[in-house]
Amino acid sequence: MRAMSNSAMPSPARERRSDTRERLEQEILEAAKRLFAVRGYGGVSLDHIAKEVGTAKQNLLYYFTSKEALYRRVLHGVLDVWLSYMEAITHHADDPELALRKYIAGKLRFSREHPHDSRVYANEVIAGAPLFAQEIKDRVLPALQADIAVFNRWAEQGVCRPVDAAHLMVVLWASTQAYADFASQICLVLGKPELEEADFAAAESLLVDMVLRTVLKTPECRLR
Amino acid sequence: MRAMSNSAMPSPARERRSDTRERLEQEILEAAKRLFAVRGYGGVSLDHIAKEVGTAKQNLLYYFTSKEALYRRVLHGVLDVWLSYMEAITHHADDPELALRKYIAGKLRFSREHPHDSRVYANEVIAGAPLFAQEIKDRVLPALQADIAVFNRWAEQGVCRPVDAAHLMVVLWASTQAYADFASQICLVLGKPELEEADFAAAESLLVDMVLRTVLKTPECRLR
DNA sequence: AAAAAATCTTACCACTTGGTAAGATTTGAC
DNA sequence: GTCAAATCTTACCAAGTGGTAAGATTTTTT
Repeated sequence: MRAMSNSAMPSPARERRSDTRERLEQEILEAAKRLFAVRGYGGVSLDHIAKEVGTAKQNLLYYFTSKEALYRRVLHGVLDVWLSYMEAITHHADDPELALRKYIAGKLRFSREHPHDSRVYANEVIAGAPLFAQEIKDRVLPALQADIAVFNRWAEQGVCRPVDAAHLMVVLWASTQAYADFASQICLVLGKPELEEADFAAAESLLVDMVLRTVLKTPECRLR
Repeated sequence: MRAMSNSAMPSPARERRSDTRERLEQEILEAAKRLFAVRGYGGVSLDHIAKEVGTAKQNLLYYFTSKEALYRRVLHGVLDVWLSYMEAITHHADDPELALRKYIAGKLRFSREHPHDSRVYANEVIAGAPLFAQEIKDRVLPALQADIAVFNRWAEQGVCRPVDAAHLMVVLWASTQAYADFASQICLVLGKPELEEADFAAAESLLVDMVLRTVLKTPECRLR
């Protein structure tokens, strides 16, 4: 019965070291993301992040080789999440209305569920994407161009009105992302302390309405 | 003829001191704006700004009592410009189509002509408007609410479809501002080094199209 | 020309910044 | 238990931070 003391079976109370490491690394990334989202890269110090996590700055530098390396990891994670919400159009390439509805809903859900990610992304783009440009080129652009290609096919086939797909994507991207990035001002306009489910529903309804009226050939059948 | 040497008439070659002061103050504010736009409040030091202007940090602190005071002045100026481009709707309260066309054109012109202002504004809002909230409440909100009131009146009078005016304003605000704040990414999507007049024209055309289709009761008459 | 006011410069200051080096402690494999 | 690896802590460091104090210079007023 010496199996109990055997280290091969981790006790459920105390987690294995590798688990601890991964968890702490995640905690650091989370805290860094929150802070970078609000104050930007230059406005956050390693000390801030370390204190938020409850450890020492030097320990961050044990896990991440430099502030920039940490920031890059945050950006990478943000892009993972961002992309995961963005696949509606190519996944419903046979049904424009459904594709657009799902796309808008997905991007708004991203803003609601991951506002920090959205703001980190926005900060980086506003700064001119000095560290992000290559990754955007490699990962975002193909997805976007696939979406644009689908639009153009729809237009060719006569299913859709011929719209400028690239600029339509910009409008959708900006409008949905605003509900994360610019939440503080939207709250002021709506006169409430924070955005609620109903506000996102109203935004979705309006955006879907606008886009379908613009894109579909016979929107009257579907929209009252 | 002693009037020539009298200080009441400044020689055109050498400007008066008060003029110098005002010009230097403007130069400082401009440089600060450019830098804050790109790197955010925390990412810019007084030394950066001073070197950009060609003077010493201590001289900045002679003109502005602190970094925060300088930043506040920048914000204030940004808001002046922002508001000056935003009066179309209440100025054409009798013609929805014209009002919306002018509004969209004006906000896009702001993005094109004052991208730095737009980015400073965006950075501050993303940060939760810690220094800006009061000024937004005092100066932006009334303007926005006037716009919303005009929309509601249009809807009551049956000139317009009843849209959610607040969210429509968000969409317009976000979409137009994106062409300044997110220019770096839009360029990547469009595959060009920087946005040109034609891109803004395309954006305007699409946005006007979308909004009029959504807002007007009989868009078919006007839009092909 | 002299006095006063405005402007700019030099010299500091205490504090924070990102990062390094090395020792102490904890953990896991045997 | 032993040893090595992984992890965390302490002690630094040079450079940069926002800000102050006081003197030097220039400009304006008288």
